Amino acid sequence: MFNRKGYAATSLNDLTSATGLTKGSIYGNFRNKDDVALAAFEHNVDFIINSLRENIKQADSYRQKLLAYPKTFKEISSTVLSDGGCPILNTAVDSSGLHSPLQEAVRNIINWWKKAITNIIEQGMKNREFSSYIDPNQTAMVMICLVEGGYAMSRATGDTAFLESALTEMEIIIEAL
Amino acid sequence: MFNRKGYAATSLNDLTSATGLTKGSIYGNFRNKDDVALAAFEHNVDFIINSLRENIKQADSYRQKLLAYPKTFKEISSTVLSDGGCPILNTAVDSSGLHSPLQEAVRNIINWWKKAITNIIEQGMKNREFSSYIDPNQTAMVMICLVEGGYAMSRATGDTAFLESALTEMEIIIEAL
Amino acid sequence: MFNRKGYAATSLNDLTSATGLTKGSIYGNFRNKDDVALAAFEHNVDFIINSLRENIKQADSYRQKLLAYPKTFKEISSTVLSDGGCPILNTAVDSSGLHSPLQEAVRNIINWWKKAITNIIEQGMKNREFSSYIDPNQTAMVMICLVEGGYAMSRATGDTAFLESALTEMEIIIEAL
Amino acid sequence: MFNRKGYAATSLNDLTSATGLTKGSIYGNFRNKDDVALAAFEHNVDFIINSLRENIKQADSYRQKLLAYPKTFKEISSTVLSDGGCPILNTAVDSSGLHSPLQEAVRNIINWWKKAITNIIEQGMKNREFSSYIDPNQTAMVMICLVEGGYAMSRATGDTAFLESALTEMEIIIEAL
DNA sequence: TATGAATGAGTCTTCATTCAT
DNA sequence: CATGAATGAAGACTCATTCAT
Repeated sequence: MFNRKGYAATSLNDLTSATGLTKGSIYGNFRNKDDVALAAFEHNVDFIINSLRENIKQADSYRQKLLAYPKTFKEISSTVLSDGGCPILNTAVDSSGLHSPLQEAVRNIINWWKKAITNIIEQGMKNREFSSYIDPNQTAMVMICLVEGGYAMSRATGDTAFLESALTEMEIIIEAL
Repeated sequence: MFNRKGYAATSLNDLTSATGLTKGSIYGNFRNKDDVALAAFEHNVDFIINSLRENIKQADSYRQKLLAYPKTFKEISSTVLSDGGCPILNTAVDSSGLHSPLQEAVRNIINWWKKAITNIIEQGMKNREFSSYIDPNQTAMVMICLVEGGYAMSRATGDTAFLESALTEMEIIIEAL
Repeated sequence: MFNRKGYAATSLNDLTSATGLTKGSIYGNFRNKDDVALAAFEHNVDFIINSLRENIKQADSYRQKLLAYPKTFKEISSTVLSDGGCPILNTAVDSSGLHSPLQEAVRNIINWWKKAITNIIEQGMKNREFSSYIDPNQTAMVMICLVEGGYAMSRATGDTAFLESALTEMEIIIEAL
Repeated sequence: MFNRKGYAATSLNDLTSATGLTKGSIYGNFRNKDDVALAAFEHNVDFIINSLRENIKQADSYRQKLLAYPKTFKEISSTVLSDGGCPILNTAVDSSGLHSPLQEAVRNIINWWKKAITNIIEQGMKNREFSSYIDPNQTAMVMICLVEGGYAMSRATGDTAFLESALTEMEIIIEAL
């Protein structure tokens, strides 16, 4: 609900009628709407992270680990798009400029994600799998921008080609490392 | 206001106190909140389009025309970021799934933009300035995803490096065409 | 407009778009909405009174003068019903309990009308055209209640039979005087 | 409130200050103003119907059953008039031309009422209590027009004589059946 | 712990009326 | 005289949150 409509546009009534819960029971388990949104965000992010983790685990080289990213995003794209788009992107836009715990959570996820990709690249460089002329940090940021930009544009236009093109570009970049 | 806080989170009171106008005068000039948001969106998009147009006009090759994109986005990045981020991205996320005129406008802008880039690339190919092995449509989409992803991530994290990396990647892609 | 929708439900915008006049020009000619409603009421009542007067004038006996009432109301019924119903009845209900000049005007019309009928009956009695056992005042009131009740019920149900039955009863009563 | 001032002229603030309820609690129990007005109308009509039913029950002939009508309306007239007049008449005028559920309810009540009177007359005719030259439907409509016209005119003028005359006429008609 | 009616501040929108042009 | 943009109070309705049961 939050992912589809955004924080402000999602009312407690939306939540009760979507979940079948009563207002009382929601407020018995969460301090306020903010906390519910935070939990929803974390739940949504967990789905993506778990999908990624599984594919990364199965990779047997650092290049394969990086390729797990576009692979995963292709696999989950239709699910994610029909559930309102990428929760990281959505929440980033929705909460930006608010100084809420939600924004803090988004910031943390993005930085953690960037770090995760950077680490893989650095290890791949140490291992001589990748060229030594690369800037790992910058490459990580480009990869993230491509996915998120792809989700945003595909969600907005209803045309999955944006995301597909972005993910293909991502693969090209990874192959060229 | 709409760009900073989003449609639902922006109240008429926000608008009156930000503009000094009265509610009555707003409703004398716009049919409803939707119409105000639409006008604001178009105003914001015009700023970007005009900035782009000026740089494109001065370009004397198709490659230079394409390079006008990252050039422009670098020039206006600090203004755009401090004004709430890219209005196209923000409004895309904010209005997605709403079937509002706003969503329609966003969709139109994105498709028009994609077409504009595609056209430049196609003309550059005809002119033998670019390789003939390129998919102009796909390249256009990658460029758009990079900018928008960059704006989203930089706005969310407060770290302009995301946008800068995305724009640098864009330049690399254009140089390699 | 006032007759169809009632005073409170008729807005100045309704009036401007129905008449093509501007708000300014309405307020240049009337002090306020009340005054417009009053003028509209008087205009509507004039139509009924003029219709009545013409038929009464042509009558050559007091019984014929009385019969001019049901005759007239039958003639104008379809016009009146499609224009929102009897303005006297409508305004009476709409303004009752308001202490407005409008209510005063309604009260005056009804009493003047009662008097007019009473006078005819009294003259008919003096003239030995009617029985001397009649209460002219009471008969006048019954006649008025029948018409107005008829208009109200026919307008509400969309069934003209109510008004027709009431007017037929009125004729029976007059014939029996 | 609705009966006294009419639907459009009665504001939610009128209702809150008259009842002591808050807006929130009204909207917790009714979907919208329409629904409140409908409930109020039904409540008001119930009072009249219950008053009628009691008197009709005690009648031991069909003529007595019919006479229960003017009897009841005389009994409740001062209450009804000081509460804003007959709710059926008021709501009929107020809602006519609106296509609201309220208008539908009024229409139903009037037709149901006409049917109820018609039935009594028809049974009285079968039972040889009434003449066989009567048109039951038409008589029912005349009776209804008389009461409602009476209430309208008495309420508008502040003169109960209108209603009294109408009810007396009703009795004369019933006695003559 | 769960309920759901109640709260009252807040939402968007329309109102009758005014006044500089 | 006519205009129509501006006013700000009031309109109906929804909100996140609370609390007695």
